[in-house]
Amino acid sequence: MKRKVTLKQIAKELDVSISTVSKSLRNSPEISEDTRQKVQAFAKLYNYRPNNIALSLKNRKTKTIGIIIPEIVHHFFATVISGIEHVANECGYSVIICLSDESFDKEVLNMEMLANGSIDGFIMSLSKETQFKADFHHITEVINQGMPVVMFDRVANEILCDKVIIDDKMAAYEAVQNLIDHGKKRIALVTTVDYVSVGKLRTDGYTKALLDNGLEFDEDLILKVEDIDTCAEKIGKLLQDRAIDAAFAVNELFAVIIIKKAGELGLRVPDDLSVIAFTDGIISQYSTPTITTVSQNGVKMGNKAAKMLIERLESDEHEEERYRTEVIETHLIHRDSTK
Amino acid sequence: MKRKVTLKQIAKELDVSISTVSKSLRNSPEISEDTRQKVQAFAKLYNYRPNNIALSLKNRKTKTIGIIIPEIVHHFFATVISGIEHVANECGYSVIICLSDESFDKEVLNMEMLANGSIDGFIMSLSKETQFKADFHHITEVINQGMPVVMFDRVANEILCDKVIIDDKMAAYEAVQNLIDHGKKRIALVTTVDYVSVGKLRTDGYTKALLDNGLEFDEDLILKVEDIDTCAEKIGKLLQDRAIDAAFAVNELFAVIIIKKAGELGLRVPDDLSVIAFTDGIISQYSTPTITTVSQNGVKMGNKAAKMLIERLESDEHEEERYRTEVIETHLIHRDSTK
DNA sequence: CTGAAAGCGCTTACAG
DNA sequence: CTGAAAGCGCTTACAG
Repeated sequence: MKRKVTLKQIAKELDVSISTVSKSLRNSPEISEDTRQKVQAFAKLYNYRPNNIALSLKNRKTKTIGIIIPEIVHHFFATVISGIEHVANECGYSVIICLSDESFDKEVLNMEMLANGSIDGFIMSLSKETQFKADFHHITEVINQGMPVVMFDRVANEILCDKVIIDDKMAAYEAVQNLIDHGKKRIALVTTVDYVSVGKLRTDGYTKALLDNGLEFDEDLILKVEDIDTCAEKIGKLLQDRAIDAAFAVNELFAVIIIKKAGELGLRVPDDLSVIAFTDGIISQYSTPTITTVSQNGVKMGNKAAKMLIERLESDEHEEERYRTEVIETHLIHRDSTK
Repeated sequence: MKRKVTLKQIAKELDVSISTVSKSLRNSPEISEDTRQKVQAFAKLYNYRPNNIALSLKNRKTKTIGIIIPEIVHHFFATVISGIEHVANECGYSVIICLSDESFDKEVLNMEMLANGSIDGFIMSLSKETQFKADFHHITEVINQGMPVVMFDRVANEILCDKVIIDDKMAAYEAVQNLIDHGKKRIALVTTVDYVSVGKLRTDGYTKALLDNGLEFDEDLILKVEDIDTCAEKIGKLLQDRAIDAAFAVNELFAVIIIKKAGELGLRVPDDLSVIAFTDGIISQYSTPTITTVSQNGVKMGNKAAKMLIERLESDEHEEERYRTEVIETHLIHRDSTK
């Protein structure tokens, strides 16, 4: 077992000072060609690599990005991470990931843990509980300490920082408009509870589309799912009671459950019932029928978020503090659940 | 903007030495009740937190685990990470994730990057390319430097380290045996190329099950998929030409494609064709029909891997160097793609 | 051209 | 009871 070699050891071995070794390895012109060669050869032989932690302490930057998301076993979030990771890696950054599990406390704990020097900046999406409590002190605190934060998807307007989002309301509007254009009149909405920011926005888009088209807005056609485990039953009731001809779901899981329930009730998709879902994921592509979705390009969101963060990290600290909100475009991907 | 406060600043402010501040905060009995109180109050007021990087350098341990996996947009891997993260967090560790993108070079680069002090140990699963090249020098090197490594799922026998796997061969055997028990005689296998360790093992299990049951082993019933994008066509041909009554797929993606293709060819699942897949993921649960799978509990694998790593990190370094291979149990989850 | 010193932020054995 | 010193592994302004 040959432990990693340090500058100190090389210096001792070569009988020069640590400074000389350090400078040689960094190709400082201060050092004679001769010593430089000697040191470099030795370092290579012993496979010397500078210790990241020491560098981080010295430079006061870690070259790592902290990511805090609600969960990782979730196609959209996995996709965003993948997008972040690629840009980060290209720029020489590592990525450290913490999961809040939709819990406020875990989110706070994780942020505090990472904020104590472990990372240079955050990329995050709020937990449900945080959105519910609307308590963002942990985030503003970090920002106040001068650590940049980029929020994506589930963001909060109250927080002043860079953001990457899609236009949830508009995208929902367009999806519903598409259903209306195809002659649908009774369009159900299966959404989340209102405190989830993106759920609320999508609900707004749905409502606006109905109103703009002079369609009746019927509260009874809206199902706000609180608990994913028991939603199948409620969706079944919705389909049964309400004589609907289309359904718009704010995520693909709701959509596939709608389709399953429709099947059980003898409704054919898309003939009797058209279905459009938000968030293009693996389920939409492989369910039967495949599901028409609003693409929400997680990779792009991740890329953008990483770029924004790194830009801020590498710009001259105190330049203009103007925060940007980047809107990633979406579009409808037509598949077999609509005609 | 109030920057993070350091011991030095507190010391200056309170006009005591840095040592005294440090000891006070750690409740050292060396320090008088009085100063201790004063320092602690002040620290609390300024919300002092020790700098992780400085601690890491001092303690020569980072309390973070490096994870290297082929990709993250993949239900199984996401699941494992989730399992690792939870145990890690409970034990006060963070988790830093790098993706190899199935590339040998990226895997090597990422390992080198993390091995230079950023982490205390690795949890990893090999990239396809690494398995193909069978070049593991980057891993043995890290191990030789005294950094513990735990491999999971795609492991290599050549590497001496802790491992977490399932019994791929046995699980495949049981799945195929189940098909045979239900009277299936011509069972197709859709698998990966042989260099993917788990693909090979599952293929072995399939083969053994056939032979043990005195069934004909027909090479033509085996499809080794190289490229996921073009496999649909080949699967179609397999279904068409071979008059098969069951199919065993080494992952759920292959399985759902089989089912889709079967549908196009007018074959009913499970009546005309039974399908079993490896790896229980989101697709299996929501495809139509739902898919019978071999559960491969990623969360459990992650938990176990994290526990093994942390145990090794926290045990007295040079205790017996006996490496363990932990086998996570699997079982068949019966759904609608089999009778 | 080389090296001693200071410093990044912390801890701890030791001296006083 | 308090503080100076050494050290974790590195870099760099400065002296020689």
